[in-house]
Amino acid sequence: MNEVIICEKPKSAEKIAKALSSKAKKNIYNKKVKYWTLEREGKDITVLSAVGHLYSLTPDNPKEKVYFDLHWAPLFEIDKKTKNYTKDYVRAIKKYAKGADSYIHACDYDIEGTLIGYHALKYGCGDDAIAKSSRMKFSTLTKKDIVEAYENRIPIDQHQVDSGIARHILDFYFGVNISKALMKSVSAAKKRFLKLSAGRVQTPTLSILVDREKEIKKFVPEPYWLIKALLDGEIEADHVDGKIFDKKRAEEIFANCENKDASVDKIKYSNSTTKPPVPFNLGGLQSEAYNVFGFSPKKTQTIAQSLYTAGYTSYPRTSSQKLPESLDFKSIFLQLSKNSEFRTHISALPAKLKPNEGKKEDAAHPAIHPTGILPDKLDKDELKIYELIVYRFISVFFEAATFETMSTTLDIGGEKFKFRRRRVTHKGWLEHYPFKKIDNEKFPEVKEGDSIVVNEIVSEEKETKPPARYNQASLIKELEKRELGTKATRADIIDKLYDRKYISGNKIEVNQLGENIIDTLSEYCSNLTSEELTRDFENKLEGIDNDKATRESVVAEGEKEVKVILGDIDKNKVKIGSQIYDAYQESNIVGKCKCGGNLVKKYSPKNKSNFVGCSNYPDCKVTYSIPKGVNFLKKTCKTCGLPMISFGKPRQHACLDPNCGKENTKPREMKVVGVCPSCGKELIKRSGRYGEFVGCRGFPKCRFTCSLDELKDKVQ
DNA sequence: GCAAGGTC
Repeated sequence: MNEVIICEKPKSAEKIAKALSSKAKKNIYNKKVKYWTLEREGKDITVLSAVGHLYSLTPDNPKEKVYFDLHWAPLFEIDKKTKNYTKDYVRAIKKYAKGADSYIHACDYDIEGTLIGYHALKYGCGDDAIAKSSRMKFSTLTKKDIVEAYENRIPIDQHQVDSGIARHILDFYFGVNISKALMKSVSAAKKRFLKLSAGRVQTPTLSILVDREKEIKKFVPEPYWLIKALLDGEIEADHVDGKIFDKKRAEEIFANCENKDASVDKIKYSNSTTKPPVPFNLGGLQSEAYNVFGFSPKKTQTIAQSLYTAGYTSYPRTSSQKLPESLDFKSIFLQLSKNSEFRTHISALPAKLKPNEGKKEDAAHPAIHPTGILPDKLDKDELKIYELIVYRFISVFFEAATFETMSTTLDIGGEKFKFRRRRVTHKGWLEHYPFKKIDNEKFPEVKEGDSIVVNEIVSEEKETKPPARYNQASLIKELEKRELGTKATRADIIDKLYDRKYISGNKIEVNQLGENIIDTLSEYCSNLTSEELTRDFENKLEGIDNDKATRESVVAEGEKEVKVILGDIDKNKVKIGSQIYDAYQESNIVGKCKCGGNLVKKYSPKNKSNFVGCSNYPDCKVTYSIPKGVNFLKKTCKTCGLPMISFGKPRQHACLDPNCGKENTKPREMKVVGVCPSCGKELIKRSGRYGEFVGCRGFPKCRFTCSLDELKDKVQ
């Protein structure tokens, strides 16, 4: 009997094969693709793996204006550029899975996993494969779970498959069609191409940023005062009222305290502890790497993936903040100890290894941790992420840090002031996690009843601040909180918003274009700008899962809804298109054109490059090509008023117009003033840093120079 | 050209 097991990814295939037989044999197809063969209970089993989705939706007719007729096709055919690696996996499945007596679907037990395995069986294993299939259901890839799942297989849940298919179709209907409609509006109104997009996740994400932008814009700062006392012994105490919004009261306090000394009212000592951090999940790692190294979430994710592929760290796309004991901490630490830096910390570990875990769980993977295999060559940034993961892993096993806090209340002229100092009484984990600063303050030597000299009373006028802008790390956290997107896609979604020029900056600002996209979409399909669509999808898919709705009915409903939206957009396409295009130009203004219009950064799809053109096109046809990696400076050119740019390595500054000033720098009519006594060539009047002088035309070979005054004497 | 979702 031949049996084929289909897994979601190579790593799970390995674990499943090894769990089912200790004698499982590793085989390689086409130098890259691993698959496993084993024998169990008299069956010859082949364990094959997908690499995530191998098939994707694509329109039946790509030339259609709207896409409602879709089919599944191999991912590598749809996206040859970036998905070509899936080709060999599809081929391996086709080659080794055909004609088996039975098939087992062993992908992750969630909607996407169910679909990944379903498609691999349906399109890869042959027409009868689904009929001969059963499903393994496991929540962790431990031997025990795997064997139990193998022995207690269940039928493939067709409802779950259908809800997965419906999710893909609905996302395509809304995302691709509405994106196309936006682009079409721009080309209808302005005959211009703008790469625009909208989607169930990216649009609400942009909307969150727009909302914050609006809060910041409408924020009215309020003045307040902070009153501080600067005392002997480098003590800075704050008035207990904190922010004082009443100016009179601030003045009153100031007057009360002036020229008075402080007496120590009360000193309170208290102890506190800070627990070690929790193990990293992907979001946690992305956030810490952003805060510690300034790495974008996308960059961190890419590096974590490569560390995982190389075998140095565990699977990165996990939500888990837990480290199960089955990981064999001891052996990981033993291996890590070969590195002397790590060893210093590992040798201090408590005998009983119990990690401080977080609340979040993940059915398929534990928190991110080192495997114990030490890397031999990593580049600078990979090493940073690797060490971050190792030290975080080590630190979670240590005891809490303890602090003692001294809270002191002072009386100055009847006004109460306070100051706090905190010192470490036991460093605990803090000593083993070098990425966290320890604030260890000295306690001043004062006791209750003491009098302290006040050197100065300071009244600081301040303003309340608007809410902070999101950065990439805080935005990822916000998306996690709202359950928008998934751990694996959030960084990509944010990247996409930058790429579309909807947003810019580290402290994320929404550009005119981004704001206008949200304005437009909230008018024509408000459930796309809010999180409603995601919630709506969830309900509908759940309906399919519970057999309360069919895939066909949900998809038909989606089609109807999108068609209404597309009709509305189409009716208003000129208005929508011009507004979006104007907003785009607004975000890309780099300066003033000589015709009075705005100079705008544009993209030429033909040349695949950026250039600068005038907003009065086609009346003004001025264009400037711009070098790669250009920055537009705030300065304008002194000669012609166009914006200045910087480019190249090392950076050089120049006018946007490459021909600007050429007439000035052109080799000027040279004034011959004599013959060089040194080489016989012409002598020329030149101007240098210190004024005019006489030099030889043969420079730099001949270095004869003299001043104008010396000319007569030297040359004769 | 366009989404979101898996993964190397």
